[in-house]
Amino acid sequence: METTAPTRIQKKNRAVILEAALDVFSTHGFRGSTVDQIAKAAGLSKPNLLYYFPTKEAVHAALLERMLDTWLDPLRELDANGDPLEEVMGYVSRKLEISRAHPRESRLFANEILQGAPRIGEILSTDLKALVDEKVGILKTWMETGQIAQVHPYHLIFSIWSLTQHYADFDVQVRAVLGDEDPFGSAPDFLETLYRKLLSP
Amino acid sequence: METTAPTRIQKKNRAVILEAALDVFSTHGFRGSTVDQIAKAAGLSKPNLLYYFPTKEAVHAALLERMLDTWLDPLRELDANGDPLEEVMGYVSRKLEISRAHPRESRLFANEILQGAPRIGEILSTDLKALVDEKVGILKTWMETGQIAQVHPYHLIFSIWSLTQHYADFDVQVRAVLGDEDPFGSAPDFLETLYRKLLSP
DNA sequence: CTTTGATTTGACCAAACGGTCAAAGTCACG
DNA sequence: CGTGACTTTGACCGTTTGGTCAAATCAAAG
Repeated sequence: METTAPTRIQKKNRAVILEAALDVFSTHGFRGSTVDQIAKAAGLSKPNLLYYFPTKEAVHAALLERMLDTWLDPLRELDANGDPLEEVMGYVSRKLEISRAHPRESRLFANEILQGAPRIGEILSTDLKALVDEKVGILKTWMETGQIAQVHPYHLIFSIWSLTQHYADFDVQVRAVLGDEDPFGSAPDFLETLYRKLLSP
Repeated sequence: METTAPTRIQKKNRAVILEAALDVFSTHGFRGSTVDQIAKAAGLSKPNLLYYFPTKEAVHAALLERMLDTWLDPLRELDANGDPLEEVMGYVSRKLEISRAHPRESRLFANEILQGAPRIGEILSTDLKALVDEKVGILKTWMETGQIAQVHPYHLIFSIWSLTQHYADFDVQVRAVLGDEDPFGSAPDFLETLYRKLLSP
């Protein structure tokens, strides 16, 4: 049972499809998106798209999987041996930068969670929980030794997720209120101030 | 051209339909929800539901409209004549309480924003923007007179929206990570600490 | 009880949807 | 340049969906 290597065309078309699907899924949600829509966005016919992915589900699953790693990486980098305050600040700014650079991925994820995480719920309560538990352990040590202020460590992490992803997920609202000003111009400063004040011992 | 008063049955059925639709729309999004689904949840037949609302769109619109006021009220209450720090803290806890008590409304709203606010975009850039602009004026005065710390006032408001609604919108994720602990048990304390540290002059 | 308007529903329709298939077209390699 | 594998597509299918309609049922005022 040997799997043949993907051809040049396969590689290109799979990439084009995923790119188009990210656009469509992230703005219309899974049920709100049609295979025709994705195919047209990718410049392919519907049967041609289904030649590369067996079902609409499969395209969506491929996107989620590809995204999850990117999504968790910034937290993985939080280093127990680094300077506590700077480690947290670094996590905040990495997370914000990802929201700025990959808003569609953020909205794809938000859509999935909003609808009860039917496809990744399992991963959340195993992989994600394990990762967070580990990093919360580090935070607790830093708090006990007085290197950062004592706050509920889980809520600290939730707040970072929330504040950074907000700029991607609620982009329309933020821009409607801000008018011309670029949200990502002033956001880094604001978050820097917020977390320094919150965590300075 | 006289509009007749709604009958007892009309009042009851409209209410039942909106309640059921809130359940369905908030978990599946607009496109992900079917009229049949809502009708069944309301204990009615599909044609019967469409006797009370002309289209699926109309049900959704009625929900959004009913929700928007509730949603903005906590900010309206922010009083220029109150104690600055306590006024902001009051806004934070009112907003959090609403997320706790009305998570479905929060998710309905989040769904709409995520998809680019096609139905309420206009309201965001007129009514919402005007309200926020007004309250930001109050915040700026408080900051200039040194009654609260100087931070970007718009981002301050965004942060309050983000942190409070996160517990409703990302409920599944929060619970997956927290395990048994009730998110709303420890959240008020965390947010209280966060905003006191951020805003104390 | 009867009549009139309000309410409810089974049957139905056209469009949209996810997906299939056989046939046609294209590519790469000997 | 011929051949076999890879790629593309028009036509099609069964299902789901939002919505309609005429007929049946129900409520309430006289």
